[in-house]
Amino acid sequence: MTMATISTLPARVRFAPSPTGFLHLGGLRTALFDWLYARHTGGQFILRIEDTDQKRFNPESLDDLMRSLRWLGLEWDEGPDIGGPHAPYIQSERRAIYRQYADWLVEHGKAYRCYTTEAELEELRAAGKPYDRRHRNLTPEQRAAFEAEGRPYVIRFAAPLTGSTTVHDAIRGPITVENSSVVDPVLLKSDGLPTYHLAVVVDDHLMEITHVLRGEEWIPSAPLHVMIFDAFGWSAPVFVHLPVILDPSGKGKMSKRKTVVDGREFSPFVRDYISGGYLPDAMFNFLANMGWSYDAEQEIFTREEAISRFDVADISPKATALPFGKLEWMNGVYIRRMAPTQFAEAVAPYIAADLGMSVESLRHDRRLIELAPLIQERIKVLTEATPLVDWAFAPAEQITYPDPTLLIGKKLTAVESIDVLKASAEIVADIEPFEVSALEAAFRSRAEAMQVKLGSFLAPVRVAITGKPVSPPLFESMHVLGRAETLIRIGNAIQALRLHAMQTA
RNA sequence: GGCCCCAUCGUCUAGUGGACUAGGACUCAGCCCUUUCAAGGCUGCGACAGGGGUUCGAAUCCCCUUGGGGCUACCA
Repeated sequence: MTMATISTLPARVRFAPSPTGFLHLGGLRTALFDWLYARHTGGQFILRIEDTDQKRFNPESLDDLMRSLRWLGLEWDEGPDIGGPHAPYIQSERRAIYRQYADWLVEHGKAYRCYTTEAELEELRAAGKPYDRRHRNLTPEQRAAFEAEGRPYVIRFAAPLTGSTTVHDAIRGPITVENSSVVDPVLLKSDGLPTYHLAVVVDDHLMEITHVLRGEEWIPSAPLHVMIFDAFGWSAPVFVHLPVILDPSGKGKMSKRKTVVDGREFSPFVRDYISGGYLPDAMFNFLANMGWSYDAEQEIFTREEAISRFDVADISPKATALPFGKLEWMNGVYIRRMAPTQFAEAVAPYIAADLGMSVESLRHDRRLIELAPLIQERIKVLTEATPLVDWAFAPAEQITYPDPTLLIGKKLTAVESIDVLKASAEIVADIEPFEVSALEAAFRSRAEAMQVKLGSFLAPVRVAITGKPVSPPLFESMHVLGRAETLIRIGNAIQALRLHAMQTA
């Protein structure tokens, strides 16, 4: 590696999802940018779980999240499972910390206990009004009365009533809002857990986070976070609000359900791409192009190249719709670039699952080893492999010809096609050695002798041995099957075509 | 409604005042190659939302309009 001119200090960047469901592509993109920036600066990538909403907690999601991140190759330096200098990294295990900091704010007049009931708040909402700061300036007597009553309370932030606050966003520049628009948000809920606002500020400070990359839906509350940092007397990290990912069909945020593009369904969840035959390298490359670009003329690049050039300042502020068609294309590019043996290893599980075979036996199966390189440039996702090779794993009886007309070559009659199949059988029976090049030479000269174009000559044979009009290269396919099996299938096809000719005559 | 963000081909993007007759990629169409399907090669279609400024000069800077998006919870 050459010495890059890195003027940036090592950054501490965290990915802080809340475990409420399966990780989606937007979250993965955020994690990727976090990781990229941490690696670019030689800093740390930290995973922190923001589970302060016990109602929305989904126990499956933590595992899904870590699996997804690791699948993409985003290893974290500190996190819930591996610990670190600022453990724990799960917010529900840090509640005492938040309580302590919330109390500190109350003691210093920067926050206050609010006893407003759910019903009172509902009244305000119904009238279309925000919270009216009614308990901001309670007298000691009023407060004592509420306490004596045993009323539950929340702790609200006493936001400045005048002036304005400016947030410096690394990709958008300064964003200023009037302080009066921030109406004393809740910092600590009545269940004793903090809201996002308190937890994020306390943890980002305690964990020495230098750069906060998060979705742009956080822009409106960013000024509040700056105010809270100020109230504690802490300096705020650099804020980088990533553009949202739009739904490709229609508009708005990408939906939580499947979305249909060009008649095909695409899921927003990472897990579906893991099981759907996508390669982590391709997904990595694809996502890296969403809102950031490596180079004006080059969009296929390695992880190392991305790390060397990635900078938060170069991220685009524009919301983007994921071009799923491009994801498929890129996955195909990565599939084609794999070493043949590596590709065979990668497709084996998918084919084995579809065919009900054991992955281990398939991995060492001569048929797969021979077929894999032939289908490598023909599929865009690993799940497309099976229909291209299943015929090789089925016995001849299972290769039926429900539509016998497929056995008729272009510009040929049924009878002529039968002649072609008979000639083919002769070649297959006699050829020595039974190898691809010998087969090809023999078929070519026989086609020429019979004055049939090679394409037309081969079509009936292709359908005869694979049962399909589309297949991997024919001579190789015959070789995979072997002489005997090939002859049986051609024989069966001749029978089927004869029957068809008789019925239509 | 209020506050905030955004605006280049259908989509992802390059572009930070002159190198722009606006470049690349996906998709689509055509041609070539070819044993089917792919892959590959070549060509083509296709954009600076509109209007005002600033400037010798604007896709690039400012303003307005329009359009899109986000937030507006004791959710994150």
